Amino acid sequence: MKEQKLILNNIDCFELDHIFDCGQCFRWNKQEDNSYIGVISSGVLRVSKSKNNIIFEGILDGDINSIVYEYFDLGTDYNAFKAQLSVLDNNMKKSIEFGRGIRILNQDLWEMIISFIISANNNIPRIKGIIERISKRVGKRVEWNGTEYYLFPTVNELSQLSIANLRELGTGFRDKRIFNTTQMILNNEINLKNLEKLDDTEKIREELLKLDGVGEKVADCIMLFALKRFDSFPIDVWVRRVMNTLYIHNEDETKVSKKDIKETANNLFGDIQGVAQQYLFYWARSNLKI
DNA sequence: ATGCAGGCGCGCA
DNA sequence: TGCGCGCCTGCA
Repeated sequence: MKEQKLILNNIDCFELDHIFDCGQCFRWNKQEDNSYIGVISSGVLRVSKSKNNIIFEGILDGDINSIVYEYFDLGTDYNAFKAQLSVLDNNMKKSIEFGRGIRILNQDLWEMIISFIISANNNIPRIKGIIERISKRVGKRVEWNGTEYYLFPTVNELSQLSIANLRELGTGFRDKRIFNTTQMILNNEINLKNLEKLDDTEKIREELLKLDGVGEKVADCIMLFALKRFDSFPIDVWVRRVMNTLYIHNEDETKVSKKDIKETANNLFGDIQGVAQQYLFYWARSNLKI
């Protein structure tokens, strides 16, 4: 690992708050100077903005140029997505304006699998705490600017923890799910390298659903945030809320089925419904608070 | 203080 | 296949 720095200018659609607070990541923390520091699979990274410049600096394994390009999805034209979605209706247009700087990060598959198993029936601060404690317990330690950070553990590292260990770290009833899934991947019952090569989204979903603790919603999150499947549409309470409020208009929100939501999303947003989901989720979390 | 939070797995029709 | 229910835990 080595210290590196990169400054990019005139990057479209790149707002730190939007990117890091639209529900896709758990290991980025806002600093007092409004920059963000995050632990990613290749190391520790700080991102800050000043005028038209975006400054990336950190201690990384690999070349910062390619890491940043990949991780922040810089090869994708989000203006094209916005143009395609904003003509649909004014609600979508409003959501896009609100979350105009959103980008879908390209995060590590293994980390996303475990992180979203932890997310089940849980809240964000607690999810972040659990991931942090797990990483501190068995992840690789990295020191940068006098502060200690811990990488998300590898499959081997996480397999050192027993179900009881996981429970001690606050995972609750998810302890067995994390343990079982780690074993399945460790034993190559599910091969993550092969999974990354598959191009059929439904085949990937089928494989992911074999993992303990991975249901429809978690599978959708994994595919969207680690495998760039923009045609997946994770439905959580906020997405259900916003989809009903804006499009379905059922008097009893709890009666809106996932199938209805999926069909509505598919008809409206097609193969970029995952991108639409991010704009809607981010907008809903700030504007539909109860 | 009960309910709730980015669901899942189970049992039952 | 489609439902209802219980579940660790911390926080308001």
